[in-house]
Amino acid sequence: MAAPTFQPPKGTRDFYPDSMAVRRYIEDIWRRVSIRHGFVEVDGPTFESMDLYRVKSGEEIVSQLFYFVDRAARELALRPEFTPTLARMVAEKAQGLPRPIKWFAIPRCYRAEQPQKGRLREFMQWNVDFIGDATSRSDQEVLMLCVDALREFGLTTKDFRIGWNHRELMTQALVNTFVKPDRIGDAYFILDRLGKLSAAARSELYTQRNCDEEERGHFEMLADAISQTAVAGPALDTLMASWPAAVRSSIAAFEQKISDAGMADYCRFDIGVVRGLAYYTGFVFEVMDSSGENRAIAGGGRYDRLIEMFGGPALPAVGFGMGDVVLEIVLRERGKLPANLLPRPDVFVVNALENGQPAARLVTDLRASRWSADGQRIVRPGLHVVESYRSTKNIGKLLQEAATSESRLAVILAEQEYQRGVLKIKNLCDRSEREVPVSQAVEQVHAALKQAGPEIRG
RNA sequence: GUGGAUUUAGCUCAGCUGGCUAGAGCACGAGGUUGUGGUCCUCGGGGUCGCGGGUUCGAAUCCCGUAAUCCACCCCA
Repeated sequence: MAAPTFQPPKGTRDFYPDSMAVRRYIEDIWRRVSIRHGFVEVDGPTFESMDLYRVKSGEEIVSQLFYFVDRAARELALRPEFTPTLARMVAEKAQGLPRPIKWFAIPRCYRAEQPQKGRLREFMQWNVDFIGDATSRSDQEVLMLCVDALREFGLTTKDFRIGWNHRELMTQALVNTFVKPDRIGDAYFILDRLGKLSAAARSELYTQRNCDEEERGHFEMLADAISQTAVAGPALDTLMASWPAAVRSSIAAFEQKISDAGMADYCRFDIGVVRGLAYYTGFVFEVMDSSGENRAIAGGGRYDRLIEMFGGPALPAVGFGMGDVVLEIVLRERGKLPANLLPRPDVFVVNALENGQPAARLVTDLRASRWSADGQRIVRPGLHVVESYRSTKNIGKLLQEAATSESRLAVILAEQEYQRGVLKIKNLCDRSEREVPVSQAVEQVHAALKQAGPEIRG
């Protein structure tokens, strides 16, 4: 009977060494930048009670979950996002947690959707949440963290743009101009799509949502202020002139905060940023790549009712999520992903001695860290050391292998020198080499590494 | 859930309208060189031609089904 062949399940990825290194690179930057901004890492279960996801989501979204029933008939689902877990965790411990709560997580998430560019069924999603501060200060902080991370990846104003809006202010503006309060949901539905549709498609959308002539006229004006044409700026100015003064000054105030934080070049007020679902209550934002070809790199905003929805106290919150799939595509397209992210060995031990013991001993010594006498700190770090698993003693062949491994140094153990109690340390970048006593090998290797090539391959 | 394209060696692909044991380049391994490198030369391992049916004397090639991938629609937390 022939063995069956297997493929990874639809929409999942295997992480071979190269792609695993890319994933680690991305996660390391997310983690490093989060910590730098004073956030601490959390995580939760990869699956939760189905009911947790029913709290704030519609049927459409629940139908996109990986759903299963355990042997005790409990309904469970793989997490499609981290926010419900986070809200549950905060709600449970809210009384005892120091505030504000600044948490981040890098969970693996699952959605049973049709895979396409930038969207898979299993992905990593960086989640950042700032809970317990109702002011725009936390909005600004969260936005700042997002920008800082994108810059850490090497992205610039040429590569991405952040559009921001404010649900509350936008509602006021719309209601004060033309939208009837009971039509606000429809208005957001339309606003969310205006920027992506042609005039004909917009017209069809208006019909579908039962817009009268007056509404159509207003929405067309909104559409002009969204599309990134020459008229967008003036159109937005004209539009805003009809908004309440309080709304305009609030927008100006936040614009000032963005400017104060040095983010003015990255962010712009954009009435087209609505962020789909209803739970956002104030500030919202979305990171788009400049080409406009990809889906959003990240998105988030304020959801002050969130913790209450999951049974906790009333706690204001703001946060965002960034997935690894779109980010990696953008980094690749922009040439911002280093070609080879695998760790580069410090030393390749070339053993041309018949007796394997000296080389084995050297490898062990180089890999071992040396600790202070009290064992409390590392005096000398252990090195990343590799060697050949081939039987040949041909130094040329072994050096070729050392070069292929992109090691920074080679240490050559060969009969002639070894008889004299020395070995050779070779710098694989400039090809220089020198003899050192075997007894000082470890110290000399550390010294040589200071002048050796870079630690990353690039 | 819907539509289009695709699937041949580890990778990138050839294989015309069906015809002898299925090919190339790169990569990998061994040797040429029992002491100094990414070049070169020789040799070598590797493929149920996505999978399952069907048509045919004969299928990688034609037909049907199915899975996956890519792209788009729906949706997008």
